[in-house]
Amino acid sequence: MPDTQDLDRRKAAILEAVVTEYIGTAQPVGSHHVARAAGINVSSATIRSEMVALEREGYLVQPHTSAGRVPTDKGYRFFVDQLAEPGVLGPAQRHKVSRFFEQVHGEMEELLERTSGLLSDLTSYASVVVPPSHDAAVVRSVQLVGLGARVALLVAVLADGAVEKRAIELPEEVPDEVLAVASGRLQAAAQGHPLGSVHIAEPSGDAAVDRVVSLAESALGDLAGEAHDRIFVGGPSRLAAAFDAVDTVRAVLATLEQQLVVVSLLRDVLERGLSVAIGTEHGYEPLSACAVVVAPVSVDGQLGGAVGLVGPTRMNYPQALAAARVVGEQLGDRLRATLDAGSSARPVRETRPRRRARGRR
Amino acid sequence: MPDTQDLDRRKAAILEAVVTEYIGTAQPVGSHHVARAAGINVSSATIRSEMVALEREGYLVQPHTSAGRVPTDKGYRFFVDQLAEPGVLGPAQRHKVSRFFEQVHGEMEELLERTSGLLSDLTSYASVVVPPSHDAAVVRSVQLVGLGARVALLVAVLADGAVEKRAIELPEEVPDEVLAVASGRLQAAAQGHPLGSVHIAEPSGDAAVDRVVSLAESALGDLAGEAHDRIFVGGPSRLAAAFDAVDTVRAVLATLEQQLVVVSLLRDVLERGLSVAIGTEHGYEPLSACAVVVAPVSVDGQLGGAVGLVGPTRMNYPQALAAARVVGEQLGDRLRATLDAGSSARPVRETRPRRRARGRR
DNA sequence: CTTGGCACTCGGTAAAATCGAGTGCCAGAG
DNA sequence: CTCTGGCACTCGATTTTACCGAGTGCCAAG
Repeated sequence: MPDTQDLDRRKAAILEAVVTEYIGTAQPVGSHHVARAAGINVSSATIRSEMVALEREGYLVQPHTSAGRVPTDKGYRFFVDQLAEPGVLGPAQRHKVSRFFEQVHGEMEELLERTSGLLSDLTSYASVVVPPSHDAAVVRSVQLVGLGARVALLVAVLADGAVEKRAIELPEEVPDEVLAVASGRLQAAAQGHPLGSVHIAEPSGDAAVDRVVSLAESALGDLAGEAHDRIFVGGPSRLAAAFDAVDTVRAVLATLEQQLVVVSLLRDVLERGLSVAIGTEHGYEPLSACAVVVAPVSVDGQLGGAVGLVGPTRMNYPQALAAARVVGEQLGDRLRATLDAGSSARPVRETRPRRRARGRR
Repeated sequence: MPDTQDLDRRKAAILEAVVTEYIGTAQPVGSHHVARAAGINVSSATIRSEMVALEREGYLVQPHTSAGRVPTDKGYRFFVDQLAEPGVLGPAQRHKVSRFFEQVHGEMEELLERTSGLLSDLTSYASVVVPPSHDAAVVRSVQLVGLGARVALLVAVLADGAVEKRAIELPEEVPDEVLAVASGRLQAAAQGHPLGSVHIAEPSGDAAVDRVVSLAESALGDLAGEAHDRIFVGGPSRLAAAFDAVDTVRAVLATLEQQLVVVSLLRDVLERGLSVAIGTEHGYEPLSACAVVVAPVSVDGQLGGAVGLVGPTRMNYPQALAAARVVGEQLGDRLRATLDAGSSARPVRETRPRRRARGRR
């Protein structure tokens, strides 16, 4: 157990015991239980006085006088930052993950959907997968398809298996022939280039075509810049199992339904350099009963996407962190592997570099 | 109030009163409350004896002696079939629907996603949208994109704004050039034809190409035959509000996560000619506390899709039925409107035919 | 057949009693 | 000064008891 900064060794050990026990039982933890815990060799009386201190410092609370202690958000935070063992997946879980990524193939949307299912399965918490932007993905094909009189659909197929589409509102009625020409010009300009760096060379001479092309070009830019327009939520029913107050369940589910909120939540957390947001740390009131574990999904160092887990604050942090990290990494690798497949020179597939990101906080 | 087949007028009126009251209050209904209800002009004593009969016949139950009565599934069923007023949407809701369908545009997936949100908003129940098959939709474009060494992605863009994709496992490594040729042949054979009736004319002479094409063709057939591969669930958090037992919530959510189950549930219900399945009528045990309201989404008479609502058995059936029907119809109309847009001759857009399907049961 | 009256039931709520895990404090030992 | 065992005390959870009243079934009179 490492020496810690704001808590002496014994207090830390006690805090750890309380958190561990509480995570397991969901019952307030009394001094006796702590005394019985491994690595604690003092009497319950001593522990009591230490607990008073821990409570004064904000790491623990009593639900009421003469009850055991429960960790506060601050308590969990200390646990996560200073105490928790790095956490590894069990062999069964590890196997599940590797088999999953061996076996899954091809299409992006399905990959992401199933990844979120995997993550939720591994941990029994609700999971969220936010795909990275397609900025660097090579365009295989772009086309415009007319829908209504003044609506066209822009469809881009990327080398990583993603198919992105966006409806474009046309300012005027555009004949199919014009769309076809515009589509061709787009295709010529985009194919083989990363989505983020598509530029149309020069005007065609036909004003109508050019208007459409420029609209489509900016839509393409949107596709590149924005995150994928969809997030993937896995196992929401796990939430119902994790909380017993039906109100809490409702509030959390309602929040997860708002994709934008979830995306910015994860982004915020990552930007603050955290991998866990506990209780109110993220500032989203309806999720104050939850902890959110986040791991980045980076493709070639370019971060963008994220995977997340949402559970009660008394979640199994080591396991959740391990699962999120592993799945995030693997997903990133997977996306990178297919990113530029199909560009003229197929790159050598190196044996996956196991960059073991082991840095706390 | 119509004369009924198995229940005399008065019993029916009493049953109706019980159901209505119970739907509103979720409390067992006593004879006094019924006596006070509109249209009932007998004393509570009379009602009591009638209720005994209704209970013997299985329309009502007492949670315990000396409590009021609660409708059974059979009771709800009678209510829905014989008693409930047709049910209309309020002007505000009606307005919401029409504004929604005016304003939404273009892309299929978003349309469906938002439709399920709409339905859930209108009713405060969880909603399900199962899109119809694309059988009749005209193909605008088909292509094959190479992903991994032996995986290709088949992408079809349909005139109705849908983009369907499917990964194809190739039996052997296929060079990009072959894929391109195959892609071209597919495109030539499919473009302008309904997805369901694409046939490749004749072999190309190149065996490798032909193998790929035939794989792709059968994949295309799958896309046409199967329902859309995704269903859209709206407002699952509403379920948490509708039930107070957290276990029930979990079970129902878990069921809704299994897309296949939901699809066949809706299909079963529709095939039996019902628009409501109450409690155990559908045979899916975890949903025995729920009622499921279903309305077909038919495009040009060709049925296929469905919209559904999932709520507690004590749901507001008239309103739910009305909402599901209207949204189902409108969605069908919308899909039909764009179905063949873009085929050589754009059809005249008739003012939407308000075929008012008013047939009970 | 209907109805008012009446005795009876029984779940839900409230008040009272009990239990026990857990606390804070303290005096004595190390 | 720290640790520990002992002890009185607290207070939520659980059980017990009491009570209320909505609601029932039955019946005799209209």
